[in-house]
Amino acid sequence: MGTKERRAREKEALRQRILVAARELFVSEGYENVSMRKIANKIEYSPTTIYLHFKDKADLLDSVCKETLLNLLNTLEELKRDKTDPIETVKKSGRAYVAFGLEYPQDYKLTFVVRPQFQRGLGLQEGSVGDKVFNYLREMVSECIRHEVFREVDVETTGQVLWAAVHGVTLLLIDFPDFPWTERDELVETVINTTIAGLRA
Amino acid sequence: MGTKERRAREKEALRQRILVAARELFVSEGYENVSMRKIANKIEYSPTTIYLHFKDKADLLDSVCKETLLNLLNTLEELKRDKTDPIETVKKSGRAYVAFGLEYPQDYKLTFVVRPQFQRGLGLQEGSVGDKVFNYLREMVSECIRHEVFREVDVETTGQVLWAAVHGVTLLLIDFPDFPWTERDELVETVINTTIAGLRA
DNA sequence: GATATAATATTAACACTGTAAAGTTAAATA
DNA sequence: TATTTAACTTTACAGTGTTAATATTATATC
Repeated sequence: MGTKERRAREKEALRQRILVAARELFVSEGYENVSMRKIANKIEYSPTTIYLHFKDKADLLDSVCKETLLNLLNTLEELKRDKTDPIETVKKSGRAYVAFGLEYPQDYKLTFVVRPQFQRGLGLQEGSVGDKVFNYLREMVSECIRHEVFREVDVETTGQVLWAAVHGVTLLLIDFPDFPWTERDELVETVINTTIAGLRA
Repeated sequence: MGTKERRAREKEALRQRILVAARELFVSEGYENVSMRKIANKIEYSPTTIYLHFKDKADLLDSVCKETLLNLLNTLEELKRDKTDPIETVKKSGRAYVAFGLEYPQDYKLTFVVRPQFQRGLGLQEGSVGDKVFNYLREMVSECIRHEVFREVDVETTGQVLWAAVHGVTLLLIDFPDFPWTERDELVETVINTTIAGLRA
């Protein structure tokens, strides 16, 4: 009587294939330039089949972005193991965040710029993956205050300041590749260090 | 024999009307949701007339953005009059930059996020308006070093760090309006002050 | 094994999109 | 007045997201 389970598995498998195809196309050609027909072609199904798995194109985008956020979260969680040096954790996390954005620039833009435009504000409600990423930030900041390497700043605001810094530099590097930037690693390092310096006890 | 001039004036006038209509629609409904037909309807011309004044939809976007940048530049230049307190100038400029982005959020995204995606890298070449905006930043930083309120930092990198900070917070506030941000002015103030603190002599 | 039922996929259609090409009209020049 | 030129419109095309109706397939029941 395992047929039901098998069916569910197959359904999930197709869902994944759609997701993979959609991500590849979104990333390589941009969300706007990808049609449902293109995605369908890629997986050799009719366009409307996609609608059996996703409400509409925006929902597809949403699901792709949720995956991206989960990947980012996993990358970050890895770094938090070492609890001895909280400042070093902040630095490593900052680097990892920017590196993630630069490694998958289109995914990053899709998640943090394109998606909010297409479905207002979603993705950061309580309990969501986005919320978990920001929670990670909060904990990091709290650690720094507890160890008295940051002065007694507001945890919320400080988290937001850090996020703004890494988000800003990530997007600038992605969007203006021809600008005469300082060498990448050095720029990122300076952004992180300057912000940390401004928060130091 | 002023007919030629009159014609040129009329042509320019129509160009402006198209530009105004396009900006209004882009801003209120978002670039993707505005069709050439909608713009044409608004000015009571046929859709294809627009193509006599602009190469295509992207070119229209480009022209709208160039105007936006000029507005920003003018706003900033106003602030540089007072040369007595360079740190205060940095703070005021930072506030003005973010305020500009938040006052015209769609224009801002159009200029600094959407446009670069549609025509790679343009808008920051030497001599362009974008380049002038960044030059403004350079001069501000130099002033701060000369007055010894910043330590001996690299002018280029520091300008980029400042830009990243204000760009980041501006975009976050625009894109995630439902996130439980610290009160706007306070957050912006903290972003600016933290960055400045990190650069202080 | 035949039949009913449910799940899955497809076809056809609608109202829209950006834009190229050709056609029309009005004004300026000769 | 005839001709050229500029401004603008009509028509058309290939493509879009999405819905409703239909067809196909695989499973469960008898």
